[in-house]
Amino acid sequence: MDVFHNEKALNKRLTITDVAQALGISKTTVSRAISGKGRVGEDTRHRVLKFIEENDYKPNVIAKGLAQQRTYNIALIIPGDCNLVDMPFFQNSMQGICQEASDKDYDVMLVTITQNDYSNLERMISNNKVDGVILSRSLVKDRAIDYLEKQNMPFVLMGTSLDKDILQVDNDHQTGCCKMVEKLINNGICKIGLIGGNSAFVVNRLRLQGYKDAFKASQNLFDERLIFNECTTREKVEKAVKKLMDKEVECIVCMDDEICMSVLQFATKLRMSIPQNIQVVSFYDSSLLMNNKPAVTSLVFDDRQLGKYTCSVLLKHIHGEEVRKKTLLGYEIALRESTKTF
Amino acid sequence: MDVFHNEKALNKRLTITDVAQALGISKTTVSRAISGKGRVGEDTRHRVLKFIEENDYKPNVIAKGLAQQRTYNIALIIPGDCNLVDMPFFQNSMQGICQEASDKDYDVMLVTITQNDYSNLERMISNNKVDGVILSRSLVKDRAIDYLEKQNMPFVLMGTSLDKDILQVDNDHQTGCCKMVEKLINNGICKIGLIGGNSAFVVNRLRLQGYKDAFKASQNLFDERLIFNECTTREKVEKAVKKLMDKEVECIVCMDDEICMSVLQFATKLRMSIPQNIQVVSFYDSSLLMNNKPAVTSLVFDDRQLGKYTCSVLLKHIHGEEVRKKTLLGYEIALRESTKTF
DNA sequence: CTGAAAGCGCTTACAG
DNA sequence: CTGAAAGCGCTTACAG
Repeated sequence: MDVFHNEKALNKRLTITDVAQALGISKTTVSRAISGKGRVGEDTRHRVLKFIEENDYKPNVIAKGLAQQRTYNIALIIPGDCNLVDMPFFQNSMQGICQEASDKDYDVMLVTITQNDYSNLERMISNNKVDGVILSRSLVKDRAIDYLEKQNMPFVLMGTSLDKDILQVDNDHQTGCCKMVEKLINNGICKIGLIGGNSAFVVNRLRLQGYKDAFKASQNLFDERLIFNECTTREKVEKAVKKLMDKEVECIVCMDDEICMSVLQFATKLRMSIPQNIQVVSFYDSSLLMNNKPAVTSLVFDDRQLGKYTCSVLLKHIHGEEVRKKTLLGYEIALRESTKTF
Repeated sequence: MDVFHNEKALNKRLTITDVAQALGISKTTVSRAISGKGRVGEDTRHRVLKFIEENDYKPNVIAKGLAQQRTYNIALIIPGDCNLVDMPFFQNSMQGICQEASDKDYDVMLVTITQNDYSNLERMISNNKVDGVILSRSLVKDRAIDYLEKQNMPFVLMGTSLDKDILQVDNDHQTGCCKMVEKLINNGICKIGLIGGNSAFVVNRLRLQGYKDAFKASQNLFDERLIFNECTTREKVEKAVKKLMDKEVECIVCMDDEICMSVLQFATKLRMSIPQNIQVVSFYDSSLLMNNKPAVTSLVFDDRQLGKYTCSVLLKHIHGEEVRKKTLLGYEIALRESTKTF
């Protein structure tokens, strides 16, 4: 049989003891020179730094962690049951998180959980493997959050929670959606339908609220009958589109890209042209729609930045620095060919 | 300002010393009772096990790792620049990896790299944070692989490498594609076009080879002019579709789902109906196409299983067990409405 | 079958 | 400014 053996590396890595011996000083001094904590003579420090540079010494982070009672790891929790529309978001925010963590010499552990099973999270935490946790996406009622609080584990939510006591960072969906719809109204587009997804997710509630806010702000009354929520399947979306067409809306606003994709495909099938016959807007601009023709007017968020910022908040929190409880990041409105706007 | 302080948990966790003291035995014995290594009296073992169960003692994996010179972490490397089509694959295989790791009490660290920058990988490895690495997806020429070999770091590729010396686990793309095309040919469909993506990825080369194998196996000659590779943009795909239409192919085989989606949308635009006017097949069945009507005939792979198996191979390798150098996992052919097959 | 002791590679009061 | 020593929470020869 074609097999493979794991020959352990023979070239043992340098330890702090090696460095100390080579330089004829104590481990204590080496440690201090490297960490920058405690006094060390200028020239001693330089000798140490030069030596470890030349001999490629890297401190063992595990040992350091054990001595300091930390791990230099954070966990990123992602839902094991997420769907397509979330993926570009996860991909981009993950990049940001990894980058920020890396910059601060932390590493990111991956944990998947589902609504009913967060045993993976429990394992990781009871194994002492992480100093903090980033939760992404959140349900209105989130059991993982309860668990983290009980464990006294530092965590930050990348998203919005109704619970104001939770440390959270999110894109400003509500304001973004509001401003977007206002823009439409200011362009004389008043009959605007909304197709939304699962309202168990906080983000979808915020988007809906933004939509409503816009009408309030412009003294317009919105028509409840133009709102279709819980359109979680293609069939439901198509049904909603049909009804909105019957009501002769000028524009359909889609809460997310997956809904938007379904709307676009259905419109093509119905031979409705965009924006002549019907205008289309998405509340979220992901790569899913990137290549569509005509390009779709939408809100654009910087997910990578969101991840980076969320991670930096968690790290500060872990280090005992003060952080703002809730941070909302900006958005852009991209007017494109799918609407008759200017 | 609304701020948040990190109050360290006051309830210190039990250590092995606490357990030993409580039971009036030595740490050594406790350790042995838990690990199962070394002799311990039956009743002593039971007392220990009962105590830790009742008092919820969990060994500190970090300390254990330090003593044993291991970390109980593995790294999963994912490309920072992957596109939509890869995401369902990553999501599913990641689940499998996390599950298997979890079952064996390992954790998964996330590392993103790009073709030109694997500094995150370097950091993690030189920080001693992992015992092994899973590489996903592979380029024909992969710099990360060279690095891992030089570092003598155990790794396995979830994918196929042209280099036979690399530990690898993959879906059997080549055979799958071959059998799929043979199926078409056996159904009397002979004029079959192929639209493929970036051939810098090994998987795309395998799929092409599978396509060719099928013609060889059935004594048919394939027509090089019906093969369009490097269709990495929607425009290129549409151009290829047009040319294939001109050549009056009966069926278009798409190397991946993203290509397939473009083909389907373009067909809708051209008012070609499927399968009446043109038949369509995909070499990969992801959630991208899940809801399409008509459903698309395609190969289906169990990515979750792939991840699980890959992880188990890595873990065995780390533990010094013998493993097969190359493992190919099965596939299914799903005949659906997009082809006139039976 | 059990334990005292040394060790994994760091950090950090404490003392000088 | 520097060092000896104790400690982080485990494992594992070695000895009995």
